[in-house]
Amino acid sequence: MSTSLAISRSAASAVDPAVIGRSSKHQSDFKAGCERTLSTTGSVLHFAPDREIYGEGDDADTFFKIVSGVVRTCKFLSDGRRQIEAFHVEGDIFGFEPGAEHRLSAEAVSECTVISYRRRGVERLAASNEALSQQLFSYAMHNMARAQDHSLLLGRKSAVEKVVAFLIEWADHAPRSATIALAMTRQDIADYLGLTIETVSRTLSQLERDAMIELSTARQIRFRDPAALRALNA
Amino acid sequence: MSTSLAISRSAASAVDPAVIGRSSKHQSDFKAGCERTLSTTGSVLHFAPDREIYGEGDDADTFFKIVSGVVRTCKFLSDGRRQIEAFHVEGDIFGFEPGAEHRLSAEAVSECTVISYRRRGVERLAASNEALSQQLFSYAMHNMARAQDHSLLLGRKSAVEKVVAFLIEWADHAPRSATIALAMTRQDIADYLGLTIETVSRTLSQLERDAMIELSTARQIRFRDPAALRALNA
DNA sequence: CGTAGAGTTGACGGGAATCAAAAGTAGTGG
DNA sequence: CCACTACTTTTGATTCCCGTCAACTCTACG
Repeated sequence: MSTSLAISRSAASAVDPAVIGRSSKHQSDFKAGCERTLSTTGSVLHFAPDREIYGEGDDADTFFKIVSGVVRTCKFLSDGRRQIEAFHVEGDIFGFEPGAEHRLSAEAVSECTVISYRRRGVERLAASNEALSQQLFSYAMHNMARAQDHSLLLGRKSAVEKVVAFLIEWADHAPRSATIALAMTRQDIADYLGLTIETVSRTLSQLERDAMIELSTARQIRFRDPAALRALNA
Repeated sequence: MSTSLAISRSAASAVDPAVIGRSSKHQSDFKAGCERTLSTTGSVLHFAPDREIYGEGDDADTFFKIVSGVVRTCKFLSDGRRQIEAFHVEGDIFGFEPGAEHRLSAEAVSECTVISYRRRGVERLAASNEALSQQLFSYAMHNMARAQDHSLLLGRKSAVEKVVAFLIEWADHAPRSATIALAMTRQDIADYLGLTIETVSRTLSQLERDAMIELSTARQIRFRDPAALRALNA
């Protein structure tokens, strides 16, 4: 039993598997596979909010699993416009890529703790371990599906639909309560949805006026009319 | 040597490998793997333009390789809004998915010919064939990367940038000539870029007025100022 | 030649971006 | 504890890019 295993177990026990959302199955399969067959690089890393974990173009020789906190992966245009591809939470794997370089950059959204794995190690093991290679494949396919769903949102949904979709998606990451706690700023939400902070803010205010949500604080959102929200989620 | 192999070879020989674009490496690796290890289901299929190959939710027990023609894979919102995820050309694999159901639908853009493979067969083989399973993984990762790039375009680029990006992307699919032939309608382009047909049309007209392209016909586009176009491709 | 679908162009309006400023929140140090 | 600062968020005013609606042109095809 390695240190990583112990850490992983305790981290996993802190969260209800039923509420992790649709990615939980594949993610946890993969995670379990890594735990069974791998040792970590020996380092458990901490990152303060907004710290870069890796940048676009960096060597992709390690990948990460989140112990606690939230991480965003994103791409940039030359003039600084940013698109956040995904928010990753406790238990998620991120940064595993086929090429030599990271195609996205990863940054800590909140204070967070991650474990790093050596990619080479996993690949060597996957060659002989069928279960692990299936999990890797599953991980890749799942992320592909996620990116495709996100394309539909970005290309074809209105601002309200985008914000509602985000709220519903994020609600699955939180304990099964009516109130969700957002780890990210309005800027993060905007860059995830292809909007501006002002539009995100206005849309949330409008949803509150329409009695669908309640903004206890800017980061604490309570669902007042889940049915109506789901109806807006085309 | 199976029939499928012969067909694939002749199809592959009809195209210059150097001009297929960035996906060629992984796609052809995967294709080669399938050819070496698989027989087809016995059917080479033809589809007329706009014919559905499979729909969202259909059983994903077969996947396809394109012999000739162009295929689009897309998702729909309940009210009919459509987002095209990708256009697939000769040699491309599409429809390989991890779940029991297709998450996207696939339709013929032009008259096209495809070969169908049994997914079960590939999966069984991948278990024992390390090379094949690596190719499957590579295929999945590559599609993931493509979808992520597309998200940046959809979420953060202007209409002109989108259209230019499309032209440059599509130019890689055609022989290395200044003129490219589009297989798809303006509606297809619009649904790929998250725009309307009018905006696509207007943008192309503007690019022509700016002497960057020339519309020989609506579907034949000549690059007059490639450098300027690439400059617009943020 | 006539019809139907694809594409272009124009007029107009609206939804989201931009510009600008106020209000809320958090952290710091006296 | 409270002023002081910096940042995040909200709200308002205005702009503008792109969508919508509509008419016209072009091409393909029987």
